[in-house]
Amino acid sequence: MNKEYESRLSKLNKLNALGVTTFAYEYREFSPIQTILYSASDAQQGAVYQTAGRITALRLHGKAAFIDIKDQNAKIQVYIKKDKISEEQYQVFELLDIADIIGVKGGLFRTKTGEITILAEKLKLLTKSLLPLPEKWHGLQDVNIRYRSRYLDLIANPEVKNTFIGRSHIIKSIREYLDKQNFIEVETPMMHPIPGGATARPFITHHNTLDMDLYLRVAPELYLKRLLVGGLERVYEINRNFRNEGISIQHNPEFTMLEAYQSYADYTDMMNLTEGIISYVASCLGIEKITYENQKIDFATPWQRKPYLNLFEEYCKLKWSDRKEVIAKAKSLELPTDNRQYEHIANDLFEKLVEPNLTGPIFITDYPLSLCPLAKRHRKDPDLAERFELFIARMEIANAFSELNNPLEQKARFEEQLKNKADGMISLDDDYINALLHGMPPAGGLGIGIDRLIMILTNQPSIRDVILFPTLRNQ
RNA sequence: GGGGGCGUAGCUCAGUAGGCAGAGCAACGGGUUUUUAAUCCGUAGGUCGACCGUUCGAACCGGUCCGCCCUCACCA
Repeated sequence: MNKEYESRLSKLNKLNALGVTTFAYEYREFSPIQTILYSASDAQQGAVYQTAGRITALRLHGKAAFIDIKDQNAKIQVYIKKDKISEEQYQVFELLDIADIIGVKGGLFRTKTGEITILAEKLKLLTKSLLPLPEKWHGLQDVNIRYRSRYLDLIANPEVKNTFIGRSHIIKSIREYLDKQNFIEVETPMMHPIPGGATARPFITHHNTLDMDLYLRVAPELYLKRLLVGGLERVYEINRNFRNEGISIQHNPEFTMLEAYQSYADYTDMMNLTEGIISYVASCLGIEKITYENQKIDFATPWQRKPYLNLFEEYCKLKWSDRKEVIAKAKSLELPTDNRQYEHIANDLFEKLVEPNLTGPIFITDYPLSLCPLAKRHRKDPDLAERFELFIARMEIANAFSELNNPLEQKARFEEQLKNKADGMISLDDDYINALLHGMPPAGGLGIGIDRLIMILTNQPSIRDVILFPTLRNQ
């Protein structure tokens, strides 16, 4: 590396000595490469274009050379011919390296192999690069470098760039869909005095001037529902949540979540909304059926809807209400049963035996009430909650419920949670209860794990491949 | 945190019954005025992740540590 760096540095110095600007201020009035390639078919031979990009290959032939330059979306060949450009320009060309960023102006022609090529009349060095790029043919494989130096990954691996362009399109079309349904996008605090809205271990930080501890949010839920109280009837937020827990192929400490709340709606409406959002996004991408990690997934609606208890029975081969047998089965699978609420023991069994079968898309509906501290009691069965989760490719993609808006019941549920230390609740959010005391309209609420949805839609097996800068240990 | 795998040149990878550390691309010098990952001739490039140990001798064997990947646990 030192040698390479020294060599490039000495070229930089030579260019500076020639009076060449090595880090230009701007470059304007040029066309994207793709535009040039598109228009080239009907362009006259010799039509003059100007473009800019990074040099990705140099093929030298004595007093001539072919270079490839690449911008965000395309690559074009440039032909440098010594007798077609000025001597000064040729001198500059001789000091260029792969990875330098240049602007080029010249007439188009086709080589004898038919490739559209710019015959350079003018070259302008825009940025001198002092370090080499990963090798062109094999690209960059080392995941350690790929994640830590994502810029190199983006340059070397075009499919990586496409994944993140896809990510941007997906999020844009989610916003489009919700905006059309008259939702407004809001931003609520990332730093919470009391963490809430999910049972997850939070990150703690400290504000010096206020001299108070703050928690990075584990969910925006309680703030968004305060907005429903305030009369904003349909709100959503797409932003980061932070959970101080394990890292895996499906978990990053900071991850992107959509939460949407709709007044006067219940969880059935939210199921329809979920189906609507995701099938709209899929259609925007031109996706109907995919194979993801060897699972065939068909996005055609309507999606399956099955009650939690039915699925439990179907895959555990036990009735949920047969407590002794359920506990015995949990024990036989070495799941923890001591000092654990029955609903949680059974749910462990559910996660172990049911969820791995859920290729989906499938809505699991009507969860046992005690698993859902923020959901409304089921109108037909007091032991259940009006809640669903959406599973696709064995992953939990969405979670939603008819929102509990009875402040007295909510307070009692919070107090119950506080008693169960295992839930990890730190303290009771009285301000939220106070908001509910003023009256929150009946509402459906929905959370969608955006990173996981993107994993499926862009066919990436690891959450790290859909997050530009995943959390890694300090090196 | 437990278990498994991996770490060799800028990049992609070889290399060990323990005996002078290799290739391709990239780089450097020279030749080549229509090439397409890889033109020809030549040159240079390494703390083999780090440290400790075993050994006459360690990239290779043992230990500790660091980092990454997978997996289990916690969780979401």
